[in-house]
Amino acid sequence: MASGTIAFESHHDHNQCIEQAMDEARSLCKARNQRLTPIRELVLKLVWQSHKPLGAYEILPALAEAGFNSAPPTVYRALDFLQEQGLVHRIALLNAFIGCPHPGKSHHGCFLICRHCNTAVEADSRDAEALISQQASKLGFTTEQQSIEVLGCCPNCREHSE
Amino acid sequence: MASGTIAFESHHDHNQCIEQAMDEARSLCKARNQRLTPIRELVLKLVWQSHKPLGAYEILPALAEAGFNSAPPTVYRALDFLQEQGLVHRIALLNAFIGCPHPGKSHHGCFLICRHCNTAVEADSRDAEALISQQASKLGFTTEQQSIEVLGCCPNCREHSE
DNA sequence: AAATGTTCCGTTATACTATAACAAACCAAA
DNA sequence: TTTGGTTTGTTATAGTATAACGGAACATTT
Repeated sequence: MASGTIAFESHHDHNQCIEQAMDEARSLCKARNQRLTPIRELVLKLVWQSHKPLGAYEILPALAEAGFNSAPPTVYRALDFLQEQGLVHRIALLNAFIGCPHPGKSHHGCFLICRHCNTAVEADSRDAEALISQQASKLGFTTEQQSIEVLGCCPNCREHSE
Repeated sequence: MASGTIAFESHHDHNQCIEQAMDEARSLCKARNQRLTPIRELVLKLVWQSHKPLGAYEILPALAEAGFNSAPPTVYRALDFLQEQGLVHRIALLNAFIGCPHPGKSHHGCFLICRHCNTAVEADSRDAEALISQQASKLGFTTEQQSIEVLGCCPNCREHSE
């Protein structure tokens, strides 16, 4: 569950996180022959700049500032693309989007969402997902995609409330 | 995982399901000193009459037919109440609501949602949830609530597509 | 370089989901 | 029967997401 450890550390160098994520995205898209256009790249960067999941409409003003058209379809198209490429995930409980810390690798991630600071962290959930798929198949149900989202209290907020 | 077995059986007596659920709801509310008003009762019945998760706006016309006011707040209030009482669950991936087959008991349920027929079934996920809570606590995260939703193909649809 | 087909973007409109706020009706208990 | 709390009616609006269509940009072939 190593992927989750970084984001709960409040003092890490997040700019480096972002740069690394952007580099990874660029090389992934190149390898797949997919076009990471300026809009898509900007949207990805904006999503990454926030540890908190970002709503689509929170992204629009920044697009406008950067001189792009900023109607909803623009940002939703970019987000759709980024999701298809596994670079961004949608958190259904929040109607919001967050960068994927390990795109490329097949991701079995769940989201740990803090109710107090809204931080969300992706954690590995391979074992739990396997368990669920297995249980589902006993009912004759074939699993194609899982969404595991956990609400609770992150270590930083717990500390500060004590 | 017995709770899941019924709904994937296409030929069960669903009227009986509904009646049982309504009886259970009535006695639960009575025991808790909560008021299962006509509107709330009707909304619960409507949700139960569908094996497919029902959107709030799909419920409104039926409320109107029954002579009630049918503005959105009416149905959302009823759904809020029913959720608080554990009689109904919201499925975040679908923005839709479905009756809980075992209210009262502490529910650790995940939803198996068929992409083809939209049927959704609540299945026990106690073990998976325990696993996730445990993993989360290793990151210092305290779990308060989990949402596990699975997309896939139900046994009926699988059969018909072969 | 021109033609062609495809992908991406701009734009307008609209659908879908959910809540705020306040007044009126209802109910239960003193 | 007054009082206080809960539920409902009503209007308005906030928030989330997509349809549809034309035009621009790009890649590929000729």
